[in-house]
Formats: sequence, C-alpha cells, structure tokens
Amino acid sequence: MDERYDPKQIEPKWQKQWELENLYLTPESRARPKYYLLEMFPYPSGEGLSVGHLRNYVPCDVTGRFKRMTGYNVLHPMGWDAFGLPAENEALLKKLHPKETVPRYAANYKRQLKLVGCAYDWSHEINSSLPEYYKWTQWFFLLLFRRGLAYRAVGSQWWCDKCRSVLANEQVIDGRCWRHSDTPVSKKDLEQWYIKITAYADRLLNDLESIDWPAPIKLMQRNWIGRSEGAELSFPVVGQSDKEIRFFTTRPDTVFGVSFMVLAPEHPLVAEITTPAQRAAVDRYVAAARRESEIERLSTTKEKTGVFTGAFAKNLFSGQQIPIWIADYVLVTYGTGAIMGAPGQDQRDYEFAKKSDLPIPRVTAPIDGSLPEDRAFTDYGVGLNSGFLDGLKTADAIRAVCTYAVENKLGRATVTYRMRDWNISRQRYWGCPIPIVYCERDGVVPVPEAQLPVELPDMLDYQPSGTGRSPLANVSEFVNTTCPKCGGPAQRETDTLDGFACSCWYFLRFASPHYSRAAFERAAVDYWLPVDLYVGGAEHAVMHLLYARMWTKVMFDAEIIGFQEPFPRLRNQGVIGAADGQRMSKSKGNVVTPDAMVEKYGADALRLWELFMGPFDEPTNWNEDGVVGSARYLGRVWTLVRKYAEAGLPAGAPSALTNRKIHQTIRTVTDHVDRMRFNTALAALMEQLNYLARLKPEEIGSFGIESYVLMLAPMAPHIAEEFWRALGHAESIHREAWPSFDANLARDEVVTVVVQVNGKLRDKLEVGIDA
RNA sequence: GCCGGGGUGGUGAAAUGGCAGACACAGAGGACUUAAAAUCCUCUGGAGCGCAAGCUCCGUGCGGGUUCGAGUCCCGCCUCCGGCACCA
Repeated sequence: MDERYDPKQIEPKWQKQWELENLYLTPESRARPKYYLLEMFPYPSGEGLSVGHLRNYVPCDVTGRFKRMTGYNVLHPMGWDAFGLPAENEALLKKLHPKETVPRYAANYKRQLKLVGCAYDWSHEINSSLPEYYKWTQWFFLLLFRRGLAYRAVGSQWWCDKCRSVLANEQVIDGRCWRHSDTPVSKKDLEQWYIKITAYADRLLNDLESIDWPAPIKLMQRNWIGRSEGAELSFPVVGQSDKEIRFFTTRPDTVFGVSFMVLAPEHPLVAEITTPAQRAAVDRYVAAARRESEIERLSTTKEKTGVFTGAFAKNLFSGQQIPIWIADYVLVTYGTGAIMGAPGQDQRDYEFAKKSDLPIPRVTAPIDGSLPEDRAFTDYGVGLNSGFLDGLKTADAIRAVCTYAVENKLGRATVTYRMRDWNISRQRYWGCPIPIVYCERDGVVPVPEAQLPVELPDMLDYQPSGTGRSPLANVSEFVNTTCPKCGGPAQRETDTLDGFACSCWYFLRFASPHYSRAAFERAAVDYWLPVDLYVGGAEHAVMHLLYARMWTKVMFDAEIIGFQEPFPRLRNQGVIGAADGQRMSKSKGNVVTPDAMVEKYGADALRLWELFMGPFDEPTNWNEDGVVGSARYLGRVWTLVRKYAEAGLPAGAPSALTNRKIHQTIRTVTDHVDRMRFNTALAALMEQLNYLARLKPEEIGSFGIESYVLMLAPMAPHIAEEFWRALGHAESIHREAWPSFDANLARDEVVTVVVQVNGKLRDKLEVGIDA
C-alpha cells in the first residue's frame, strides 16, 4: 500500500479486475434464498446522470452487496426504459434519430454507473426499444386483447394545428397552444386503444392492504382509483317517455330535494332533448366548453355557468317537474355524465342554483345547531321534507332509498370510480407498434404470435405527422399487409403503445433476459419474483406503479405467473436538489456530475457522502463540502489499515473492552444497513474508527481490523478491496461473508443509570450487570 | 379547499417516552512547517457564575395537556414542502 490514499490509483484497477473476474454475475444456483433488488429502470437522457440520481443507485448497490455478503443469491439488474415520448422528444430537439441516441445515452449511463462502482450484472441488461424485447410487449398487449381488456373506442384529444400534433392537457393554456399563443386548440376525436384497468379497480384498491409501500404512495393510488359508494337512479324526461336521465349520487337520501338536473355538455342526450327555443344557446355553450382547457374547466374557483335545455324531468320521489340544464362542472367521463341537483346539501349545486335562480330546498336537518343560511348543509343529519325519509338518519335514509329504488325499478346501490381506462395509443413514432391488423372482411385481427414482433420500420423523418395518425401511416410497406385470417389485403394499426406499456412487465424479463421462446422462463420467474425491494421516485405513484400492478394481476389470472403483486416492498428515495435548492437541470446550470466528483474525490468518497448526507428516503440539497469529509475519513482508515498491511495482522486477541466495542459496532452497523439507515451505519463506523485509531496496533487484533474492512466493503467497495488484498487475501473481499457478532460479547457489563428529580438530571451511577 | 410529510445548533443531521445535539461539515485556537497545503490535537447550542476543576438556568416552530420524566404521546394553532383538486 502506498503511504497516501489515492483513489485514482486503486479504483480503475479494481473495476477492471472485477470485470475480468465476472464478479457480479447472478448466481446460477437456486439453493440459497434469493433477493431480487430493483431500481425503476431509467430512461437514458443525453444529460447523463447527476449526483442526484445516485441517491437511488448507491444505496441500492450497498443493499445488494450487503445481501450478497449475508448469504443471499442476489439479482440486481439494470436496463433502459428506452421507448416513448421523452426519448423521441429529445432526439427531435437534437435533430437526431432515437435509434442512434438511445444506445449512445444508455452507454453513457452504464459508464457512469460503473465509474461509481455499482455492481450490476450487465449480462442481464435489457433495452425496451429492441425487437427482442418489444416482441413480448406486443405479446402481452395481445394477452390483454384476448382477455377482453384491450378495446378500441373514440376518445377526444387536444389538437394544435400549428404543431400538427396532439397536445397534453398541461400544454393547453387558456384554450391555446403553449407554443403558439395565437392558436386556439381544438378537440379531435380519434379512435384509440384503451386498457380496461377499471375492471381491476377493486383489486388494485384492496390489495394495497397487503403490500409494504410508503403511506403517501398508497394514498395517492387510493385517491386515484377514487372509489365512491352510492346509488344510480334514473328520472324520465317529461313528454319523451322513451328517454330517461341516469345519474349517480353518493347522497340518495337527499333525492326529495332535487330541484334540477344537470348534464355534462358532451352528454349524448343533450342534442335529443334540447327544445328549439334553447338550441342556439345550448350549441354556443357546448362549443365553448369544448374549447376550454381541462385545467380551466376543473378550476374550483370558477363561477358555475350553465344553460337550460328547455326540457324537464320528473323527480319520481317528490313528484315535481324539474328543469334539465347543462353545465361544465359536470364531467361526461365520471359516473353517468349527469347529476341530480340537490342544492340544499351540495355546495357545488348550491352555487349553481344561486347563479341560475333555481330553488334551494332543504331536506337534511343538522342533528344539533341550525341550517347554515348562505351555503349548503353537506354533513350527515336527519331527513326533512322528504316523505318516507323524514326523521331518518342519513345513513339509514341512504339504505331506505336504495331498497325503495330496487323495489320500484328506479335504480340500485352501486359503486363508481374516478379512475378511467388507460388510453394506450400514441400517434408517435418511437414506441412499440400495436400488433393489430384491420381487414375489410375480418375486422380487427390480432397479429399471430408466430408473426411477432411487428417491427418498427426505419424512418428518417419521424416527425409527428399532423394528420392525427402516427408517422407510421406514411410507410406503405408497413401499413399494407395481409390479413392473418383470410390472407386478403389488410392494414396495420399505425399508432404505437404508450411507453408505460414497456415498464409493465420488464421486472419479469430481468429474470431470464435472453429467453427467446417466451416473455420469460417460468422457472426463473418462479424463483426470482416478486421483486423483494423496489426503489424509485414518488412521481410514478399513479402511472407506472398502477399499470404494472394491473398487468401483473392479469398475468396471474391467465396463470402464467403465481403472484398478484409485483412489488411487495417499495421505497422512495429522497430527491436531492441542487445546492441552490432548485431542481438540478442543465438549463439551470446547477448540475453536479458524478464524473466531476469522482475526478476530484474518488468514487468511494462520493458514495459515502451520498449515504451520509441524510436518511436515504428524505429530500435534501447537494452540498459538495461534505464529500471532503468522506474523503478525509477514508484517508484516516487508510492510515490505520496500512499499519497492519506493513506489519502483518497481530497474533494476540484484543482486550475484553475492545472486543466488546468491536462486537457492538458490528451489531449496530448490521442493523442499520439492514434497515437502510446508511447515514447512521456510517456514523457508527466513523465512531469506531475514532476509537480504534487511539489504540496501539496489537490492542485491536485481526478480527477487529478485518471485520471493519468487511463492513466498509458494500459502501466503499474499491478501498475495501485494496485493504483486503493488502492484508494478505488472494480472493476478492466481495466474495466474503459479512462479519457476525456475538450478542453475549456485545453486551455491556455496566450501565449508566441516570437519576432524575422532576425530570432534571441530578446524578449518574454506574451499575454492573450480572451475566 | 382536501389529504400526506416535515419544522432540532452557523450547516447536513442523531436520539425503543429516560443524559437533546451522536457522527460530520463549517468556524476558532494550537502542533508540525521557512511558509502554505495536507495531517494531527483542543474547543465549538444560548445566557450567566467561577481564579479554577467546574456550576446554574434556558433550549427541539407556537400554546395547552398526559407523565416521576415529552424532540418523541394527546388537543389546538403557525409555517414549509409535496400530492390531489367541481369526481356528484
């Protein structure tokens, strides 16, 4: 060992050696317990990794190495979420092709991950944009299709004529395109593919109970699914006996107080019931509503507007004729797209009634106190002016109405969800082609498995076309094909799948990444899955994490896997902001790269600081000063270990006191690493160094020094390897077992007992403990 | 507005209801050095007292409460950060 610690001398050396030794290959044997550790696979961006991204990768690397040392077969793979809009948009911006940028950026990520010493098994690397991968994404889509869970329907999208493209909701501001403020957006009805995730709503909700996830993520999924219990009822349209308005309500007990009905402007009945006198006003309102952005429309501060259709419905409970209005506070996509107006008990209906001069009957009385004068009474109470519900408590009244409705064929108790089916079609180039063919004779025909993958054709100009169809529609060799059923002429589907389809099953692929006969090898999946620890950002709470759970349940139902939850244990890493407290981004010029930090301090010092700066699941801001401390610490360990490397390990045993301290430290570090409390695990190691550095070499003993180096190995793999070899070992430290401690030896013989009087410290006593 | 999660020294942060501030960063002083860097040693929450070893009081966003004892548990606020937001 050199006199001074110089990471540049040792880190590249050992990285090369580990690669030569194939140190990080996933074990073939399935004799030992398994541990499948997975980070959400990244989309490789041209910006490369920042020190912020390492907040995820470094702690996971430590966990993987720790699990390996404690006797597990570890699967810890890495791959690239390479298909989808982010990759395409970045390539478009740089006027390059994604098939060229994706491998380049992925190679850069891989280089950076190796640079900081992450122990991935690169023989398991996957890339979702390669045909060998997306062949099976297509296969899964067809599985959903066969099971009736993928269907086509007309949906409306925001459209900008200048962009010649569909826009996301967030890109529509004041009804205009974000890039072209002079261009109002319109809605375009396109036939889209949907995944029927709503069919799994209850299971997705109930199974949250069984998984170990951060509470906020579970809550976000619960809210997103948005289960509401209530009743679906219907009232006939006066004078048109064949028409009725079906509506959902969570407060059927207030039905006697319904003084009007409201339809969403897009509701199909609007055109049929509007009277000639009202038609012009209604058409104007509907057109305006279509132009409005979703954001404006859902604004709670907006005044509630609406228009009378001229038609009436009959309230079958109160017997009254009530006017039918349209208003944009009613959403066509929720419930039945129609509501009963109960303004006495619903604040939104109250505001609408005030604005539109509609009556406000009060049908729920507060149990104590009095009715508010200037707003609705929305709490539960007691029925009032409500026929057979008078005097009934709200909960009982709800049941009574549901029973009455069933008996009189007016409706029933039901459940509604906020979650909607997943529109999976994208009119973009860089995605997985949808394996469907349209034949004049046979209609919608799935591409047979033998013909998969439907390959994405090479296109030089892959700009979004502006026709409402993907650029693939312009490639006639792609579009024109033969029908797999009848052999006649047919056209391929030209939309591609949303990028989130790729991440619905990639965790299965990692178990047998090169298997060619199916999406995965069943035995490999049975052994490795489900994922034991899944780590990623909280931003995926209701997209990837919900979609992947749903696909997993579909696979379970299809009996191709044996578990229902892909990620029984999930953790979110805390985001690292830039030193200025803002998000790290190239445009803000505040990105700190691992490359710069490794160059300056070494990979091990960078790793330690990532672990030490705070609890790994809490957000914090980057502060380079701390890396200095980590590097200084490693230098101090170097000085200590070097003594033994020079003079040889001491033969004698450490004193009882020192021995106890050694066992106590192993106990603490083991416990903290196991619980992912890396900051305090490292603090315990630093404390132990401060203790050991004060002793003479012969007072420590070989166990004290070797166990210390072993505990350092997962966190600082390079320097630990250097130490291990310098201490005379021929094999890599990364094949060694984690040191174990003796609980008896670790037990204190004396305890300090604190004497408090009225909570104030008054005295301390040292008391011996009998063995 | 609703739902989460936070608030502890100059900074990052520790603390099964039991010695608040471990471990670090920054800072101050000292050793080594011609000098600097590096390294090592000492001090480092606030106020006060003492020649000194040391001692006293205050202190975990604010106000209450439970308890022998509260950063930790309960109630009511303030504030910051996320998420959701007309879902009938």
